[in-house]
Amino acid sequence: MPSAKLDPIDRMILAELQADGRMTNVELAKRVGISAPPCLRRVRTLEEAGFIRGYHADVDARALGFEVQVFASVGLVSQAEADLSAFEERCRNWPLVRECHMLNGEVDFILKCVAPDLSTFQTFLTEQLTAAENVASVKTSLVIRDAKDEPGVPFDVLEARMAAEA
Amino acid sequence: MPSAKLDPIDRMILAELQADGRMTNVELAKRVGISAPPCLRRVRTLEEAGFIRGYHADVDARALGFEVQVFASVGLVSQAEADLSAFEERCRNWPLVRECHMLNGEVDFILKCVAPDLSTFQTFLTEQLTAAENVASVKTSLVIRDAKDEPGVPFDVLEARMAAEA
DNA sequence: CGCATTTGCGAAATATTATTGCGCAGCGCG
DNA sequence: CGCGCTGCGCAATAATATTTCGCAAATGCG
Repeated sequence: MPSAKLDPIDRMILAELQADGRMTNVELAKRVGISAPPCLRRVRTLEEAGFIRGYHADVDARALGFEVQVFASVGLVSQAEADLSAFEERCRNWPLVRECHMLNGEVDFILKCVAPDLSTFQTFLTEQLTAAENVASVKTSLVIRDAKDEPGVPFDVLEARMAAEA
Repeated sequence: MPSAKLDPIDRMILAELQADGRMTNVELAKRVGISAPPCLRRVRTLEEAGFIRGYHADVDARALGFEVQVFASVGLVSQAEADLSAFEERCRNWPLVRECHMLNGEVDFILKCVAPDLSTFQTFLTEQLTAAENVASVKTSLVIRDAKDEPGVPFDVLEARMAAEA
């Protein structure tokens, strides 16, 4: 169930919904070239199979007063699984931390953080993050500007790959 | 227009749509405590004012065969604005690069990349990224796992802040 | 204060969309 | 060559979105 295979229409559906998650099913069906009912069935199937995790409005954080975006590289004292998990759990509970990725190499984690202003972030940094148990080192970098910010799947690459296999 | 002020209902709308971008307007109206027509008007206004940039399905990249996620720290030879812009433009044209953030500090950019497999990424790294004009250094880190991946606005922080101001 | 103006709400009507039920066609297999 | 499976599309029904309109509270000013 989790992974039936996807045909070109399924991939088109995913690409369209990634680009515009609020597209009506009628419009979507038109674009992928089938009628509305089977289109909706496919979407439901993709959702249930986990290909689509959810839908989200892309809200402008800056417009809402979150002026500061920071990447933090974190090294831990202990990399035992229990300690890694403990740190991850802490990250999940820090609202200012929006992403927490475990890495290979010298740094153990990279965090993407947001804050209303620098001083709020500094407070978080010194009182929470750096002060957290098992944290050995934290190096932060302020984001000056975003040249590209499009999380998601590059469907053009995917299609090229599928075409190549055929 | 770009920035009328937001009342608590607007912020609730943003929070709800960030959490579920496909919520029906009827359901949304119910949750924020107003009737459907004014609710829809507010949503449209928020969209036009730029608080909502768009809506996107959250597609599972791994399920689609993008097994590899990598952060790349890039240093340039020249940080003249023209050169920075040129690099950013190149990033926008690389499908495997999903995010490109300019940073302060020693590293000039951090890139979030995806790829179907390691060798695809290696090829991109050596033939495209490292080889690109003006690129001085590239350091990559493979993502082992994601503990948290919720880009977006921490509305709980926002509401606390608004409450404090009152 | 008190009246004009503005702003935003909600009921009702209408247009679109989502969703369900069902029959038909293509495909693999015995 | 016929049975069963899969997936499509048509048609009907249920929900939603969207527009229209009138009302009431907040605001500004004489």
